[in-house]
Amino acid sequence: MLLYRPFEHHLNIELGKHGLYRAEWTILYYLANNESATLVELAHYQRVEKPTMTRIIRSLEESGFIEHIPGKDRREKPMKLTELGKKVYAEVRVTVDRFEQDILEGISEEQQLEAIEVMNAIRNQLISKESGK
Amino acid sequence: MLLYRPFEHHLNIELGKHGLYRAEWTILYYLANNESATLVELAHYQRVEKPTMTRIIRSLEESGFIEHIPGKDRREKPMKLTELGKKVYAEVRVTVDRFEQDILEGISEEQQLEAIEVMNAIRNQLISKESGK
DNA sequence: TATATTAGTTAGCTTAACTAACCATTAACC
DNA sequence: GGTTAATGGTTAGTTAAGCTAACTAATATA
Repeated sequence: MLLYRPFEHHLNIELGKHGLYRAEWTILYYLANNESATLVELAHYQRVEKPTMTRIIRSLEESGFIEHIPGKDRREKPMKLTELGKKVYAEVRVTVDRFEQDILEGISEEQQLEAIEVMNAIRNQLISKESGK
Repeated sequence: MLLYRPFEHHLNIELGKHGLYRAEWTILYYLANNESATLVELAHYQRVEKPTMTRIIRSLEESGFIEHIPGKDRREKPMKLTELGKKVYAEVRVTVDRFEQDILEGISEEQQLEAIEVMNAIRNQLISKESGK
């Protein structure tokens, strides 16, 4: 908690240089690694409700970073990165990589991996708590 | 980031049972461990701006959980827990402790401590980045 | 075929942050 | 010692990012 506030603050500053919000960046990230995804899939990934994702997607669409491709199921709205989206992602990636490298300075890779493992374990615990209700 | 969302969500549910918000809980926590603190001190601790803290404090004051004690410097407004505040803190503490124990199940103490250490290191890096500008 | 489920949207609300501009009080400087 | 700086706090107004409730359109199921 004490970590998250300054972390988000700095990340937002980095992203702000590219005119992006944190919530948008996360979606670009997902689509850069998954080719295409529907709104529900993205909402589930981010653990937010559908209306929240509707808004994020609309904003990214208006910026021309993502577009929807037609699918079989006409209810669904699968989204993918546009060429512009891919370009911007790559650019921001550089900034974010440098930022991450910066804040992880002096922490051994081993320690990093272990910390990530712990966090994943907690996350899974939290999520299973949710569905187990 | 992927951890924080579900974590905050669940913590908010736990706190909601006591009619508290996360931001308020953090201040109760600080005052339970520090006797008294001014608005600026609390804002610095939480890494938020003064107006944000003004609002949180007002809400806690209206709930009767904290009160301000007069100090020498008449600009300052040192706050401390009321008897009610202490009581509520102790109660919520129990819920939050159980919650934490729950999500840390199956993670060795050693791993927990190391993860905390890593997070503190990152936090310090972030904060020093701030002041070093 | 009628009903239930799923995908997504709209409308309206809330929390928790921010900046800019301000007042009161104390500290610092010639 | 009086003017100017800095510090502590508040008010007003804005924003991002989430939520629920209620809805439409399309597909699945009984």
